[in-house]
Amino acid sequence: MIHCEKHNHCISTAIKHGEEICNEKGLKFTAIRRKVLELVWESHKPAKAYDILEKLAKEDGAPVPPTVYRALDFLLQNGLVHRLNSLNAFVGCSHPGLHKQCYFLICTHCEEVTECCTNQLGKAIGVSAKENSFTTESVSLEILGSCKTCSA
Amino acid sequence: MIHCEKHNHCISTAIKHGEEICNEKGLKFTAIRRKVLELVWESHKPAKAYDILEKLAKEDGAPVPPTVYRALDFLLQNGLVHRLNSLNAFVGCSHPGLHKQCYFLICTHCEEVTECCTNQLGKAIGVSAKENSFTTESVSLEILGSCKTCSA
DNA sequence: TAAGATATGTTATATTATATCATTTAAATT
DNA sequence: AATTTAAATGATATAATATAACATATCTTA
Repeated sequence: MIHCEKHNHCISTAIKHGEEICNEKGLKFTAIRRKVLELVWESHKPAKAYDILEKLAKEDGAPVPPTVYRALDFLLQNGLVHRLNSLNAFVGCSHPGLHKQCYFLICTHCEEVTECCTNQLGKAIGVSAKENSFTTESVSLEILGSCKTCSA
Repeated sequence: MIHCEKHNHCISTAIKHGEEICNEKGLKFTAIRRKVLELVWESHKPAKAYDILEKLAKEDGAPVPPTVYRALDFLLQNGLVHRLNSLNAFVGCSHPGLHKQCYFLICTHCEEVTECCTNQLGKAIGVSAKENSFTTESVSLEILGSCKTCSA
């Protein structure tokens, strides 16, 4: 399990990051975008687009898929959330703006996701790509298994 | 682009691998499974399930999604194909049975996919997981970018 | 041959995601 | 402030991907 004393703090930090990044880039951190970011950050587990849609529906009127996907796309574009391809789901970015590449430890038992970024791994990937004369544009690395708590 | 002199050779090798692996494991390499494997191997580009379905339809009667997905699941289970999570697509495995972990260089221009496996990278991932007390069950690593030909 | 297991057929539906066009809101310009 | 423009959202429809559930057939082996 992710060790966060007060999860409210995770959420408020994420929102603050959202505000900062949008300010820096002159983008609008609209109500919908903010709300979707909050919902993604409800937990450290991957959030599915249609689950977000349902939660949104309980507060706002009758949102439709494009509403959620647009907000998620915006958040993805600006590094505030990540998409987990192996799960078709989204997690909040733990430290937006700070890294180029990161990867994910996804616990298949408690479902919690840990975001990691090591230079080592990034380098190893770079070397390997180079050996194949391949120019890397983006990397998707997802590790499924058991987290510390769940494998203990 | 993948350098294969005669692509027929890739296909026939893949089918031979299918036969061998099924023999070893006492599994049935049925007509559908064989056909789907051939279709996945039509090229070195990722094959989409519904494209396979269409091609299948031109030969057989009126196949339906479960037919294709069952065959793909079987081939996945037995290491004959891989799923590319970032594309919702499938590629043939270049050397079934020979590796535990592999990763993919996916060219976003010509769409061709190169399957790689380096111990180095596998080790780096292992180390990183260990640092997080994480027990790895499976790894999905997909690198999007430009292959040699396309970036030249 | 009968029983059990595996594979396939069939229908329906669940899940994930996007295209398109209309409308509204915000920002920039005059 | 009014006008223009761009960005965001609303709304409807549909595309793309995948699985559930149950019936039937085929293959194994007791």
